[in-house]
Amino acid sequence: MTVEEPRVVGPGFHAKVYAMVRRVPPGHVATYGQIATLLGSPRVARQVGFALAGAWRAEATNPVPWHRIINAKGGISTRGDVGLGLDQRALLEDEGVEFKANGTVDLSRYRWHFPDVEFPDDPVDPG
DNA sequence: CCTGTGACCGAAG
DNA sequence: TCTTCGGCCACAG
Repeated sequence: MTVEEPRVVGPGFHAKVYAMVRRVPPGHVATYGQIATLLGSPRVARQVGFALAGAWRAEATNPVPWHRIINAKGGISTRGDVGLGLDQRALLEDEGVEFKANGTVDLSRYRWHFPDVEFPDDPVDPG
């Protein structure tokens, strides 16, 4: 029997992504696929990227550290907007994240692991 | 209601 | 190493 897995995405999906991204502390990074996996399915990585692309819209009400999200190769993907990429790199370096000569981040060193995989309705206040 | 836009991942050859 | 392909939906106007 094939067990159809429920779609992880749905109304408010962006909000979940933002909430997850906000949990990444300074000096650490996470990948699109990682966020997607934590949200329930590694296949929605693209959806995460889409959501993140519009993160600036949410920044109006809640700052989203979108710059801490990079691709699976440890590189920065800004899909054409190079200026944004440079900005992202600058922001990460400012937090202490070092970039290798090839412009990528050592994920084995900076990748952040989430303490849990649940999504509390109430925002977690660090500290 | 319909359309356009959008920052990925992993596997295979 | 490179290319190709399947997966996949919210949001704004």
